[in-house]
Amino acid sequence: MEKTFNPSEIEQKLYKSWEENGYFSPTGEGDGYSIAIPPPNVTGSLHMGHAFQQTIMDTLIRYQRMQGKNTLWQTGTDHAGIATQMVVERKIAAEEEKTRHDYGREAFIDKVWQWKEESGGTIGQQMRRLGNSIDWSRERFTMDDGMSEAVQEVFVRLFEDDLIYRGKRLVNWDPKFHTAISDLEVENKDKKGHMWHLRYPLADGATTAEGKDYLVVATTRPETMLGDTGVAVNPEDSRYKDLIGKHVLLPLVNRLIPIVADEHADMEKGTGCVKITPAHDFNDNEVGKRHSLPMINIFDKDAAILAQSEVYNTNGEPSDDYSTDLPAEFAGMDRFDARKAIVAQFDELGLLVEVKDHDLVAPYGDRSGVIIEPLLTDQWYVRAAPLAEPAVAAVENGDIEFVPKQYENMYNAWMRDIQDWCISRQLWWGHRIPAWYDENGKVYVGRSESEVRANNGLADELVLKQDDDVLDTWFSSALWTFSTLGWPNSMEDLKKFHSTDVLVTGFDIIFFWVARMIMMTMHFIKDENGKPQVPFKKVYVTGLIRDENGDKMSKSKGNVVDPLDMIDGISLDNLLEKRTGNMMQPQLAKKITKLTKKEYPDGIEAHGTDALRFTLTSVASTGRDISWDMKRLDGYRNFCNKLWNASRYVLMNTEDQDCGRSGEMELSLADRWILGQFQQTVQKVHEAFDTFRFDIASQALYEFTWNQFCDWYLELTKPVLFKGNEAQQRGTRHTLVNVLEGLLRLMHPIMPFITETIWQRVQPLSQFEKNGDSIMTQAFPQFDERQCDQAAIDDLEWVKQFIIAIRNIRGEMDIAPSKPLPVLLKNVNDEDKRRLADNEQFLSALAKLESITLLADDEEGPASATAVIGDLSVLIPMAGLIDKDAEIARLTKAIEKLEKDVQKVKGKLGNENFVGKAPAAVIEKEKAKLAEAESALAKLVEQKAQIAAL
RNA sequence: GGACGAUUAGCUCAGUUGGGAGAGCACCGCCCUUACAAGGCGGGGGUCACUGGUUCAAGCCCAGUAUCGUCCA
Repeated sequence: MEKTFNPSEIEQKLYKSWEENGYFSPTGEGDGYSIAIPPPNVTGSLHMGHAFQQTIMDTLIRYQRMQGKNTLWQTGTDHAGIATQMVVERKIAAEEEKTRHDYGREAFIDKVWQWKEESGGTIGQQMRRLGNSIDWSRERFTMDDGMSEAVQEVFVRLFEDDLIYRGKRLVNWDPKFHTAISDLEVENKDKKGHMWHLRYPLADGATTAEGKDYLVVATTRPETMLGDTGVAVNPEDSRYKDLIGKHVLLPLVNRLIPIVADEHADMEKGTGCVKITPAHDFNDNEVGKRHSLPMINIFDKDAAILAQSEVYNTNGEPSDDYSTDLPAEFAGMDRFDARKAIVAQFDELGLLVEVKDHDLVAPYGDRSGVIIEPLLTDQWYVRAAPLAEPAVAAVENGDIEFVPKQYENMYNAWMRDIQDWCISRQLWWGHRIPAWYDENGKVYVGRSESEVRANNGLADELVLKQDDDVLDTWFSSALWTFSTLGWPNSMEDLKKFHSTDVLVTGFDIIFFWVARMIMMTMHFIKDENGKPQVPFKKVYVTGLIRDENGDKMSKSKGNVVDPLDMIDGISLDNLLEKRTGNMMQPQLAKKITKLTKKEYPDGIEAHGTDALRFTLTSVASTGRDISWDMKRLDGYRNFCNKLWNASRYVLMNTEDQDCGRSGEMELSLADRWILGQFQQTVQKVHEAFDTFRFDIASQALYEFTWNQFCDWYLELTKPVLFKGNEAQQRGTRHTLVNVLEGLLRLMHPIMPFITETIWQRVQPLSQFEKNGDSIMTQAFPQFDERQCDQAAIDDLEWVKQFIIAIRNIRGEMDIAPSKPLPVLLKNVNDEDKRRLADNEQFLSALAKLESITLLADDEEGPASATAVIGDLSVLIPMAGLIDKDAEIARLTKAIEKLEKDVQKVKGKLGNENFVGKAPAAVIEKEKAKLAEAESALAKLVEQKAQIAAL
């Protein structure tokens, strides 16, 4: 073996052989255990969140596979409507200077498919680098034929069940992408803006209580006044009470609009008068409905002012309540230019009262980055409330369990006042809505045009036109767990692997995806008793990985770290190129360059996949945010190297030697001890995996490997291997090999590559029979209480304390580790004597002792540095080695510490209340503590006096 | 404004029916000891945000305050 672990040499080769050998596919034996991956966006590339969640999924899958389960990790990608369409549009713009309209719908979709074939596999290749044991043969894409069929089937059935409807409603319109988006895709951001106070003249000579012939409305969006159809005042507001039912004459358009009484108008805010624009504001829309105000749409699809407005009644039907005329000078103006122009006109007319600075919250499209415009359009909706009911119940009754539990609150809160889900998108790339219209606009829904014709008795010559819109990508993602398993055509896999066992995901998509999956799955998938099936039994919600400053990683901030760069390493230059090349906002490049140079002056070193995975599991605690810490990754790379070298040591001492497969074998105290420690680690890891505490599992593995196995056990094997007899050596070799072999299996789910590599060489030396040629297919270690030898643990604990005591004196007194020391012992009881006799070799070797001498009880002994272990005093003669003052200082420090302890415990035991009310066990513990501290204290005090007297 | 979460060592974080404050990294000292300098051995370092309460006992339970964060309006 090489002296240093080199991950790049082993990883890709191993993965390839695993995949080729079909180890990732279900074995067909054992109980089913399945996980459906949250399908990454097909345009996406691997980011830290993926790496994090997928490492956890793979750890679970590998663990369960080794436990004998019939495991399936189902993967795939989603078609990401807007994102993919955008990618291809940019591509044809850059390469051919064409728009999608130059291509036309069908040709453009072909182009997208072509792109998908060429580039859609990127993330899959990246996922392989993580070591994910995914059954690639079952990889799915949400636009696949089978999945499209599922989508269509679901749409039709929901429509038939009256759970899908079409309506003209206010939606979040993205003026850049020309599509509706769901409220979840809207990001509300704080923004500095203005509040304009505008004067609206009262009609018919009416006046306010103060005798004014106008009202002043306050608005943050003056340009929408062109669509005003009312002014609201609070019904309790004495200033305006008498005006309710009267009218104002809307400036610029000379529209007569009513003054209505509505709670929405806040007396405390602004002037107390609010303009009502039902077609361009969600709140106003509600007000409009309450008072039957018409809706006037003034924007086109770019959110520019129309030449002629569109007037609808409250039900969304065209209406002639008002003229459609708008002032010609604004026609075609963008909304923000129109704002300036309209405010200027108000100013000119003397109707602008004042402009105030105002903090407001503006809605932005999370992909386009532009301000979302509420717009009246025809859209398809899923009626969410009836679907939500069983979905809420499933979580309530425990059929679905969130881990950590607190996320159930988040889920419930959202489900309680769930809004209908707008599922239509004005895009080309996606599942076309299976609805057809006749010439009168009557809508027919069906699986195909011919089915529609047949079901509705429509003549062949009747012209039908399919809806142009496609479905929200999340609509197909919501069917993920069952559509990937063959629904609606094949039920075989569904029976084996559905419900899936656990969903691993971030809390940020609980609403987008988790909730919707639960609703859809429970509506469509029933078990043999007709009981709705849940998509997954558990939802393990991970935290979000942030950068080292706690900021969310994002491309525009330039703080994204590619997991592959942590695995392979990257130079500063390449990292800069990656972060600043091909940017949406090139003006940020300078800032990002500076930040990157500061954070990674030498780029990023290679760490290997196992180190990355171990880091990820070790930060997977219950918190909501995880600040990424490159130092931790370094630490776990070192850990890999440590494991590598420990294995080297084991192999150097066992390969080509008798490791106890035959012949007499004697186990040392250290052997018996490490076997017990290993069993306890096995138990901890099981428990941690079963409760999704991957941090605890990692911690247990790290602690055992480094602090027990390497620091103590390997050192303790040296005296045996160098000086022991045949049987002893055989026993120790046997233990070395078998503990390491078990440890590798125990670690394998988290660190697949390094464990496989070492295991291939260690396994043949072990006592166990192989099950197949890979560590992947071996049995996971099971806790075996028979190997826990408490006496061995106690004895070795004593040995450790003895050695540490000597090392401590050595360290504090600056005595070279190479200098052998004579040791004198006082107050040696029978147990100490036994332990000494049994372990003299260990003590001498690890503490580097020259001699061990027992003093008689009445023997004074020379001036010495002292340590205390229970009743035993360990003395190292100072002569020529130890400075008097230094030893006095050391003792003083130790004495002070003990005195503090004694004081504290005495106080407790002196408290009647404590003695009277605390459990007996606690009191006993305190008493023992006191006795021990007092005894040690007395010995050290005596020792100090003796030295001081010299 | 509402809801939730966080606040523990210089940094990043654990801390499970309330019972001796922990880890990794960083820091200080010694050491190329035949697995490993990506290492070994030893060491220092915390008013557990603050205030009050419950309790024999509070990092942990309760109430409030402050700061930060996320989501919603």
